[in-house]
Amino acid sequence: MTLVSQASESCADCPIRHRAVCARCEPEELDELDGIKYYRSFEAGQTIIWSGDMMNFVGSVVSGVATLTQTMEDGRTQMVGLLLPSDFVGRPGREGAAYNVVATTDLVMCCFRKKPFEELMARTPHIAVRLLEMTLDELDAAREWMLVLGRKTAREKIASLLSIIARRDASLTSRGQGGPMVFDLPLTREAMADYLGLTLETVSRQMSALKKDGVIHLEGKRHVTVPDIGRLMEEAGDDSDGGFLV
Amino acid sequence: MTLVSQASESCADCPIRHRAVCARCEPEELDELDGIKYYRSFEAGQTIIWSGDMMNFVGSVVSGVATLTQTMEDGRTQMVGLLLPSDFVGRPGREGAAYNVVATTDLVMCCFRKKPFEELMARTPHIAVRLLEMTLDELDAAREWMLVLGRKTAREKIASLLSIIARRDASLTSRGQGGPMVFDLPLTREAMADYLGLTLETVSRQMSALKKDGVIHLEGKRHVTVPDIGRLMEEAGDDSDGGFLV
DNA sequence: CGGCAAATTGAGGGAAATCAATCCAGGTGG
DNA sequence: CCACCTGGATTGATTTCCCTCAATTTGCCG
Repeated sequence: MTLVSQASESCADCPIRHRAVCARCEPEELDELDGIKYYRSFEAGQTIIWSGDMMNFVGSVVSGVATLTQTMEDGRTQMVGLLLPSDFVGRPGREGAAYNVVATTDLVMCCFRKKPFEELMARTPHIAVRLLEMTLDELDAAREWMLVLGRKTAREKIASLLSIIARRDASLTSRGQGGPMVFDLPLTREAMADYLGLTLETVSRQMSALKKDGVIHLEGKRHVTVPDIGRLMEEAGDDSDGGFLV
Repeated sequence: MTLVSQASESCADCPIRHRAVCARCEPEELDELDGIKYYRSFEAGQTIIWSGDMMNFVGSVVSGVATLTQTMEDGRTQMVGLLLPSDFVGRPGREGAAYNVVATTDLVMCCFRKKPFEELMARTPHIAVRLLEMTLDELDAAREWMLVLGRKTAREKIASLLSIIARRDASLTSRGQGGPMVFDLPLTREAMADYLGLTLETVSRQMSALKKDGVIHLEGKRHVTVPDIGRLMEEAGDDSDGGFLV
């Protein structure tokens, strides 16, 4: 069920104002965006966009988590992106959607009809430049993930995913680093498997193994505590103090 | 050995004029680019950029082939991109290089010093828009490759790589489709393995298997004939007549 | 002809997939 | 309140595909 809500929230109060595609906008540019934007809510599990569908809007994730997936005819599925708050959805200058976009939690999107957005983008370089910047970041993330998919073991893959989620979560809640990191997995075991190019059984086994070895603690199936992020990053095969800040 | 050559070739005669980052430029914009560009030649096997190095230039591949690779401390390497004529190298707005760039054939690049290029980009929206377009295409390619790495079998991986090279080669030489496709592999077996997340032995075995099954013909180690591209794409697990034009 | 790097082919082992049987938490209804 | 159901998750047994180690083979250049 798609709901239209929060019809007239101001951009100024927006939680993703400084990270989304509108981050670089001047006040008057923001007013323009404000005029053409609308909010849509999706429930957990709901498909936002079907691959191949006509795309008549683009937008930003305001809250919640969504996944980008590709599927072969025989059903094999690969997740190709994880969309978190402030991430951009849709591709200006292209008609059809290339991937399925599915909400994995309840989710709110800030949408723009594609045509007006493209026209606005042609007039306001701040949006195009910001979008280029975000696209380059996504490209880096995709390439990082190619290394994970192509060359890492199952255990390293799980550790890589956990460390990415842990660090991204920390950058949102911005708690002081050093102490244990605590977060909830936004994905089922099956979704994790689709992200990592594994089966859900292997995901489950490696989660249990990391737990047994004290690399992580689990409460229930989703609640994760990482006592030592450096240890987790070693397990991921990353240089633990390879200090480039994302 | 780095050679500076072709010092004053005109952009108007450039073989990649209509496909590279300058594709959208007006004549006067092109004049500006013409003023700050210079050519560099590299020999097969030569490293163009080391990961982590300071990048003081960006540019386009004019002729030849280069690879983008990522390496783990223990030596495992994953190719994350294949650079063909007209592809862009470097990331505006970032200091250090994220990947190794290696010429796999003799190669010529059209370079711009980074600072002047960035300034020019800020002034001329045609360059920024074109670069966004190219980056989005690369992102699509990277995500397509994630499916290959995460979910395809060794045989499907090889078939996928061959079909991509075959089609891209055909789009350059633009011969009529339907007949057999003939091309030279620009990669060693080891480079293919690094691209596909396999070992070079597995690459060799699967090449032999595809040859035995008549999907491809081989003359020497590099010269490939594809009698039926549809058959090859079936082997790749792609919808053989899934007709979206690249 | 010998020397060398790239490639092929073979034998054996191992990591992850597959097939299958529980387990568990949460929700429903008797 | 407890039995029952359901979907996600865990654990176990077996298989398979690909990796590893190792021996040739091929093509090329001096």
